[in-house]
Parts: sequence; C-alpha cells; structure tokens
Amino acid sequence: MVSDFFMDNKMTQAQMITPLFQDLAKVEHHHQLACQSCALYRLCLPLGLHRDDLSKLDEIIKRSAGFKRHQILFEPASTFKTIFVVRSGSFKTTISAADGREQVTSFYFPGEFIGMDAIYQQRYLSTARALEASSVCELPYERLQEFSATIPELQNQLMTRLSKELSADKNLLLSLGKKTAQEKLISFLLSLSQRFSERGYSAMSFQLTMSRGDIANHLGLAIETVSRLFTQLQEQQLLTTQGKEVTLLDLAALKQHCG
Amino acid sequence: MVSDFFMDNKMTQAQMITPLFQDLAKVEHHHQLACQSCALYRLCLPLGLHRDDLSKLDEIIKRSAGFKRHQILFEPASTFKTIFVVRSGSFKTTISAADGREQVTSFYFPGEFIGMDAIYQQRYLSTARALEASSVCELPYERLQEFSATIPELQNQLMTRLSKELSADKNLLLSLGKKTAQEKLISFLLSLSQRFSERGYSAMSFQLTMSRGDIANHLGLAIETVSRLFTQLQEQQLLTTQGKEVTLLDLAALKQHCG
DNA sequence: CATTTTTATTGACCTGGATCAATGTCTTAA
DNA sequence: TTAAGACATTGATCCAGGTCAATAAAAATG
Repeated sequence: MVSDFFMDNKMTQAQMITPLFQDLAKVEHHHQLACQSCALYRLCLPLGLHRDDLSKLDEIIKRSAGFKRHQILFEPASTFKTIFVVRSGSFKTTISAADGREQVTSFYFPGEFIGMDAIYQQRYLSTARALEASSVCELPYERLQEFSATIPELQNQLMTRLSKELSADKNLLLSLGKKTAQEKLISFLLSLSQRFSERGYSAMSFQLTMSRGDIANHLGLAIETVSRLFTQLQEQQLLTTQGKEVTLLDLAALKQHCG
Repeated sequence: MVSDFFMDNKMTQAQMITPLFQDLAKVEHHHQLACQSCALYRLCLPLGLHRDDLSKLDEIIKRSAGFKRHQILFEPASTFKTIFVVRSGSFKTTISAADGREQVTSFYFPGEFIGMDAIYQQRYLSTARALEASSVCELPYERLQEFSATIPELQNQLMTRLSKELSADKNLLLSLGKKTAQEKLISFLLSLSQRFSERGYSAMSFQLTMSRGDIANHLGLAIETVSRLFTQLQEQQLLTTQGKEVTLLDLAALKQHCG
C-alpha cells in the first residue's frame, strides 16, 4: 500500500489529516536529514543517483526552519537565489497588479518546487505564503546549475519540473478563460485529488488547506459563488463538505462535469 | 538604430510591415543558413558561444520549410521530439477542453520557442498553428540535452526560456482572473508592443497578425467585446486602428489603464 | 473560559460582458 | 471584376456571476 510509505503507524488516520502532511512535518525536527532517508525522495528528486552524487547534492541543500501559517517565504522583487521544495505543509503564490489586486497563481504541496518563474529576471515575480505550518528545502540555483553539468539527469529533472508547471498553468488558463464557475471548481478539486493521491493520500477525501477566498481568487470567482457551488454540488450528491474537509462521492461523474 | 539590423534597405517601411517580419521570411530561401549569420541570432541563442560550439549546434538544428496561414505545426498527443523556434511569421497555440472548447494560450513571434510545455509528458499538449506564412527552426530536444552537458550556458538559456514563458503565463492568469475587459486588451497590446520593439520594430505601430477572434479568445472575451473596446479606445484617443494595423498614441496613458 | 476576529453561508439585487441579430467590410479566387 | 466566404462592427437584449447585506459558524486570542 502506497500510503504506508508515508504513514507513521503510531498515528491514526484522523491525526494524520490535520494538519495536512503532519507526518512529514515531523521531519522538521531533524533538519539535517539526508535526502536518501527523506519520505519525499521519490517525489522530489526521482533521479536514480549514485550514492556519491546524492551525498554531494545533500551538501548543497539547506533544510530550513519551519514557517507559520501566513508567513512569507519570498516576496516580489527580492533577488532570486534558490528554488524551494515543499517539505511539509503547503504554500500559495500570488501575483499583484499595480493597484494591489492579487491573483492566486498556484498552490504547492510536498515535493513541489516553488519559485521557478524567477529564473528569468533573477528576481521573484510573486509572493509565496505558507497556508499552514510548513517547511521547505532550499536548492541554491547556481550550485544546482554546476551540478547539472556532471549529472545530466538532474538537469533533465529541472526542465521537466518547469515544463510540468507550464502545463498546469496552461490548463488553468483554459479554466479561467473558457469554463463555467462549476466546471472551474470541479477541475480544481480533481487536480487536488490527483496530487494528493500521488502523495499516497486518499483521492476521495482530503483537507483544503486554503480558504474559500483563496480558492475563489485562484479560479477568478467571488467567495460567495464558491460557497454556493459547494452547496449545489452537495445537493447534486457529487461531494460532501464539513468545513475544510471535502469528500468526493463520484469521481467519474465529477470528471464529466469539468469540461 | 536597432531596426537597421533587421531591415533590408531595399524595402520600404510599408513593405516591411505586411506580412509581419517579411524581411526575416526571406531567410526561408536559404534553408541551410547558419546560426551565426541569422538575423535572429541575438534573440534566439544569446550565448556567446565559441565558433566550434556554434557550428556543432548548427549541425543539429534543422531549418524547416515554410508554413502557410492556418497550417498546423503540431497537434496534441503527438510525440514530443523537438522544440520549435519561430524564424519568420507568427504562430498561436490552443489547448482544448474535452467538449471542443478552445483557449488560445499564446502567440509566438520570431526568436520565440514553441512546445516547451511538452517536455513533461513527452507529448504536445496544445495545437500550434501558423497565423501567416511562417517558418521555424527545429531543435531536437534529446540532442540539445546532450549538448547542454558540455555547454552549460545552453542549459541555462533553455531554463531561462522556460522560466520566461512561465512568467508570461502567470501574468496572463492575472489578466484573465482579475482585470476588466479594457484592462485585458490594453495589457495585451502593451505586451505585443514590448515584444515588437525588442525585435527592432516600432513599439507604437504594428500589425496584428491574429484575428479579433483569436484576441478575444486569448483574453477570455467575446469578439464583439473586443471590437467595441477598439472603438472605445479610439474615442478615448488612446490608439487608432485601420483593420489589422494598430497605432498606440500614448504609451504612458495606456500603462495607467492596464492595472 | 468567554470574546473578538476571521471565515463561510445564504438571500436579494445588479451589472459587465455574453449572446443574438443585422449589416458592413475586407479577402480570396475564378 | 465580381461573387462568395470570412471577418469586423454596431445595436438590442439577457444572464452568469458579482456585489451588497445579514447571519452564522469557526478559529484565534487573552
């Protein structure tokens, strides 16, 4: 069972769910934990590296202290030096218009890379904030570049990550530009479901670590619309919610409603 | 003057404008033209390569025959092998929902890379179509990867390109999610202006190679809305149009109206 | 614990931009 | 040069989803 890989068997299912990825958060107590013994390794750097390469990589990766809910990881215009990998918890990034309007561009979960849009321009373009108690690993970009010269697979991995985020953004463009409010919300929930299941969690039932406001903003909707949609989707027997917990009742039906 | 670099002095300004980048299109007659003598070189691969490296690169780059208006460069689900660089003309990419609804995700002009979102998944995710008579260079991705191991600057350039497209998409997300119809159109026109001026063309006056329908779709609007906006912007003395030609009258004022 | 603040839900109403419809203007081709 | 199709403009009307307002329910704070 995949989830055994992530689950500490002293914890109950309920404990595990709140806060999200709490089991991984425990890693925080061992800042110097090496990549090879990290629960996220297969998600984070699926490279098949030799032991020597891996320990060299370990040396340049800094495991940072934890972030509290709402704490800022980076802000726009600050100089880009590192790509961050979520170790535990979750983050959102927002981009701002001149007059202060903000768009939530992405959410990030364990094993995902934050800040890759800053490589061009060498400064961050967005603000990254923790959605809950969270921690990250820091990948110093320049040193990563040096490494890539000797480990071609690492270079490929970085390009693939960039390309994956690009794909996700293009799909979000389709949602924002062409989908109805309901289709947007369903697409969003299905994408979360997918990502949670890749991490060994249930595809059917999960905690939303972001607020209704964050979801609404991300999908170009009003908070009230998102709230009403959750109500409607429950009336249609497609899902149930209890606060931040969502249970998808019929994945196949949901997929038919997402365009 | 920068534009001298691009302009064949036997051509008048008017001839140069229609079709866009016609001067560069002439390159098509010399398919084997080397990178070092290509007018796009400084845009395409600003690497500062040694002569030896450059001629190796030349060997793997295939200069393809021309594409007619509306002709398809690639389609979704076809296997990814190459990144395309626009040599002359222009292209659009669209991504489709299951029911056929399409979103125009990007437009591409000379020196820009198409298809980088396909690296992850190793298959194209969108359809790329020529907007006018156009041509491309083909960069075989695998061989490019091999090269990158020996030319670190090439690897960096690829990452930067990916990151740049990511940045552009995040800005488009802000437009689609948070801006009014007028702000969307102005932001779009200013981004085109910027890109044309980087290519040595006027930032104030240029040809739209895409239809009103393409613009509307790209910005999540109806064709009629785009048409009405052009009328309004002319009434506000911010620009003039004559068919596909747009002249921006007051860049500073436009910037204040784009959010 | 109670209290304040933040976040979510629900209802009533309104509006920006979509849709429908008619007409005008470019392109393309024979 | 003309005819047919594609593309663009303009007006009239409509509606999905936004805004405003009032609670309600959590969550943070002391």
